[in-house]
Amino acid sequence: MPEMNDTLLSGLNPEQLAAVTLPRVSSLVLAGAGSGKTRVLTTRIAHLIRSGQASPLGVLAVTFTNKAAREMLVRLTGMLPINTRGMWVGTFHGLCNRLLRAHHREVGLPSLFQILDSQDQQSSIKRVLRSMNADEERYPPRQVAYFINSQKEEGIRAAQTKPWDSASRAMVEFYAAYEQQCQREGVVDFAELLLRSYELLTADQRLREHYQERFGFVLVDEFQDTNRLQYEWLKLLAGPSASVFAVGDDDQSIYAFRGARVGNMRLFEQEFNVQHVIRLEQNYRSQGNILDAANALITNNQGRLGKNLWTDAGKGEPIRVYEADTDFGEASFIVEEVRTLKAEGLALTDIALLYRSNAQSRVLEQAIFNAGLPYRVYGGLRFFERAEVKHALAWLRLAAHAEDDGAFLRVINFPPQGIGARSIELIQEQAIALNMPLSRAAPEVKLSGKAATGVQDFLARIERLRSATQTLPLAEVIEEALTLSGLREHYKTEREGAERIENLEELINAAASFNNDSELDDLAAFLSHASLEAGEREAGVGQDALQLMTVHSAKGLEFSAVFVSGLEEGLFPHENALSENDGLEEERRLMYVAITRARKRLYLTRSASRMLHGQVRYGLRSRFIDEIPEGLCRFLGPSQAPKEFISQWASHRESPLHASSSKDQALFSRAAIKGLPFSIGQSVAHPKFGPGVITAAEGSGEDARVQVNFREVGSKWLVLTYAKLTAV
DNA sequence: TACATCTTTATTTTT
DNA sequence: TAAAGATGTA
Repeated sequence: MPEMNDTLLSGLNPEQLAAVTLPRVSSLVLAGAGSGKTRVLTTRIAHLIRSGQASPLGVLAVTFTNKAAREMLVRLTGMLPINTRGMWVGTFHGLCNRLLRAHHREVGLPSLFQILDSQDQQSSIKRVLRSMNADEERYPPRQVAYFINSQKEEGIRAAQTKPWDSASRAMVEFYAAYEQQCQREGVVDFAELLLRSYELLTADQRLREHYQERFGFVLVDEFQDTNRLQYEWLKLLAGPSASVFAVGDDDQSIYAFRGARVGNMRLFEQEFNVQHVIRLEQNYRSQGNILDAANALITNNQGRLGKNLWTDAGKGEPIRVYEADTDFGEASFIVEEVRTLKAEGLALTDIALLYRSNAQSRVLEQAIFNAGLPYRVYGGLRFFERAEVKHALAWLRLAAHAEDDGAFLRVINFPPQGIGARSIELIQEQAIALNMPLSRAAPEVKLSGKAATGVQDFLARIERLRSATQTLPLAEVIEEALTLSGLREHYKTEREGAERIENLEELINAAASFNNDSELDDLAAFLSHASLEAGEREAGVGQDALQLMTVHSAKGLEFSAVFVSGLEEGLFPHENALSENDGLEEERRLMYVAITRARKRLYLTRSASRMLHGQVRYGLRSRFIDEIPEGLCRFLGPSQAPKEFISQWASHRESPLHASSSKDQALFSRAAIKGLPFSIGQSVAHPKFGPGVITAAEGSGEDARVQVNFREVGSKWLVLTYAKLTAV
């Protein structure tokens, strides 16, 4: 036994070992990027179980992503000869779903309640707004959804929300109506899973104590990303005597815009009486220069919990900084470097191309495509979010749960059956009159010819699918759904239908290989799975492809070589972030995440000009580049060419397909303004506003005005006669 | 119902 | 620029 324990614990550094073997107290582990966080988390669970301090069922481990939860389970089974089935290891939402399924009566939900993903929620809210004749201009569904989710994540119900003006009063009304609609239809959105579980545990003392007694050890991953409700939920479930092991990194908190509160880490320290904060600062991923850059950058943030990554891997290569004149020049540079790296033997999958926002991927893709390099863009629609898959799932949902009006409306006339908007309206009116779900109200509605038979036929097909669910295995039920719904037939005739049919077949495969480890029946479990796990955003396996993704989606990943592109003021840091509270600091953390993805080689690139929203924009070099000590960097790029070189740059946009030729690298970004001493794209300084770049001009003579994008104060129009602009 | 035309808008998104 | 959503027409 001791020697087995040795294998478990061997190879851990002193801090990791201390964290893993901590007694039954609550503790905060500040785990820097690449410091072996997942290893610590799983090894601790294994250690607790092996040493007899905890039983597998007495452990609660919470993550944010399904991937992280799976990873933990896989590693755990590798360390211990135990069956992880029945263990509470999962995402916040997954565990809440489990809790609510087990106690659906207590919380007033039907046993087969359905889960709305963000899309479903939005269309549900749209229905609420329509039924209330709300002004959708003034109250866009997106904003209403944001309001409702924010309230729920603060643990506040509609009835408890205090409006502060007329707009918020309307919002609260929508919230209340939406709550009612969801309840009537037996559906819950993501935030509701959390809130309902929280309320259950608050209200039911016996249940609460039951779980508190059971879970002596609670472990939480990515603690910096918890929102208020998740924090309170943990507090409730953990109870006063449990050991809560919170692992996180305040420097990697990049989801504040979604309600995450870094402050939860400090709060945790106080409220859970944390005696010693353990810092995992040894980094096993990146070489020295890269870590030094990350450390230097992040010290510009205030109020950090404090941490300095180090490595014994040596300094490694300098950070390469490339400043292009145009976005295409930037892309061409990247392509050339990737080619070189590939020729040197690096796998393309080991090279990442990161950007702040998805729109930036286009230019990059174009250049990569032209170069004939295989690449993969992360971040598109995921499997269970595709329209055809959602249609098929809507059929299954209706078969399982007739109250699901959202599902009903999605497929009542898709594929088209001649049931028009008017018929649907009549059914909705009838449903309100009879206080029934649409699928039950529909047969009561008198419709004319085509629509009447269409509706009857539709209901009959749903009914056939329902009886199929009673007898057939899951995969065959889905097969039946594809046929009965006419979806397969429909897509056969559609232009781009082949891929959709493939996805539908894939859905059958997914069902066939779905292993149901819950108490639910297969269909219900599969539907939960489909809502809670939208599917992989993994790149195609097998293919050696360059990896393109936003910095956000790169969190948690690592690559030998990383390009961080578009490092311009306004883009990264994003201009919208500058006006938000702590927005700049979150952008900086994002940059910190980007830098720490790299193992050996890091490129930082930017362009003086860039096509954005159909216009050319001129951005200053990102302050984040300046925050990295020059001594760590090697500067490359055409900006070192003489700056006086001025010309039109019109022609190059028109033939981007040839732009990877070397002469395009010499293109420049400035265009002279007729009759004025300044040019667009020129760097200037203002006595009050500081440095900036001229982005546009209009008028002439005394009326001449120029638009200047200032680093400190943003974009301004200035009359040249008055403004004391100087060329820099 | 399907298709065309216009208007609007444009961070990031674990569940 | 270009994609999505709203509105108009056959």
